[in-house]
Amino acid sequence: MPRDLPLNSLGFAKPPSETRVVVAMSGGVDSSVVAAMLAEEGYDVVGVTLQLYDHGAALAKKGACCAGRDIHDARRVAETMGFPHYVLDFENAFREAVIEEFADAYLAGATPVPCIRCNERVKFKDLLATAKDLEADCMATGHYIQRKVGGLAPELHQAADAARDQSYFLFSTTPEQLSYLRFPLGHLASKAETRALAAKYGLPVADKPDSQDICFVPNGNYAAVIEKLRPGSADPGEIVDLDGNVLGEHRGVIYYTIGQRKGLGIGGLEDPLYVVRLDPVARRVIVGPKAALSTRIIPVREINWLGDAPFDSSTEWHLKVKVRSTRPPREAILRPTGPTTAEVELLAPEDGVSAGQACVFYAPESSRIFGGGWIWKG
RNA sequence: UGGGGCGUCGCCAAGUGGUAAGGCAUCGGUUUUUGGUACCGACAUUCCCAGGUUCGAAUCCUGGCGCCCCAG
Repeated sequence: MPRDLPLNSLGFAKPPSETRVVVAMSGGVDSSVVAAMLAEEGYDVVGVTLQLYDHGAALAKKGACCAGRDIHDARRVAETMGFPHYVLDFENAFREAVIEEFADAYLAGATPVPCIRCNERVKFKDLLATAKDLEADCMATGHYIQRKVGGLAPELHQAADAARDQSYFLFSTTPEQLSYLRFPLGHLASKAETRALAAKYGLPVADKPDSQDICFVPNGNYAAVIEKLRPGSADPGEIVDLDGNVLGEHRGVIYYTIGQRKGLGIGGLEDPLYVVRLDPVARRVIVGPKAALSTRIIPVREINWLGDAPFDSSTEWHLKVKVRSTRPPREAILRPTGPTTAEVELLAPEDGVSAGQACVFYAPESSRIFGGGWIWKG
């Protein structure tokens, strides 16, 4: 092990020119800047963009990714910076790994987070495997999250810019994946820096709007996507209160999620009503006052544990958790109930906790992420 | 057709002579690589209808229409 060569910016003891890095390019500013930065540093950059879906409507959509014009944008960035770029058709994989489950989750009365599944099952799995096939030393993405090389294995940390942090969407990253991944934007102080870099490199995407909403859902109409995949899934039913009194009718359980206020159409009350529970079998939407949403105990499964000690080596882990991407982590106690299951007790209750959403674990006093799991009933 | 009550935005509801509160619902926007939440904004020139009194009425008077309750 010759230690005389200093590590390069990606952590390899060789010159950038001999380090091949695959950059996962969505066509947005972030991943474009990553590719440009690394190319500028002299790395052997290979840009790869996945075609994940091909809705006609998505072509013109602002803030989309991985389809239509975004693919062209990524290609233009590669041309501008002069590195090879490949487009891979992952439509089938994406549909099977992400979209199908998305639809089934809604049918079951849960509220999925497809962005996490996409990272977990497509970008960090199939695409990562492709990068290895291309004999890359590592794969870089434009995610705002940090990989810190500490003791034994690389650690996952929140982005330097808390407002931009994407750890909620990356909790399921395994240690194996993490050892191969790089997140060159995680340490930036703000998105403005990214855009400034994009402008500096003369990238055509410098002023492109941020992506938001579910990429494969046009116009925010996710129910239409579900109906297309599972015809007849939007069956009308009753809206009932906590005592079972029928208050009205709804268009279909798939239109609702726990904590939702809008779309119930029930007026004449002093205080607003919120969706408290969904019963897809009886096709019922159960509503109640905001106070009825307060949740303290959350069952979590499919846990990806990123702590140093084994997950079940303690009966209690005192840490912080996030139950949604916004809002800061809150104090909680994690009690393992099996190899990959646990019960999370929030010290202060949260509203709108829904099955299908992620519960992500954070160190109580640092930026480190201890993984997370999926909420499965709420 | 005896008695009593009521009719103000989609719903609930304040306002009883001085030029239409508020809540819920709805719509639009902001925030957000999930849903949701939250926040901001819009939302009755008009008060069941027709006359009348008044400088001025949703508020007073007359008539009509429509509801509800009690008594039949």
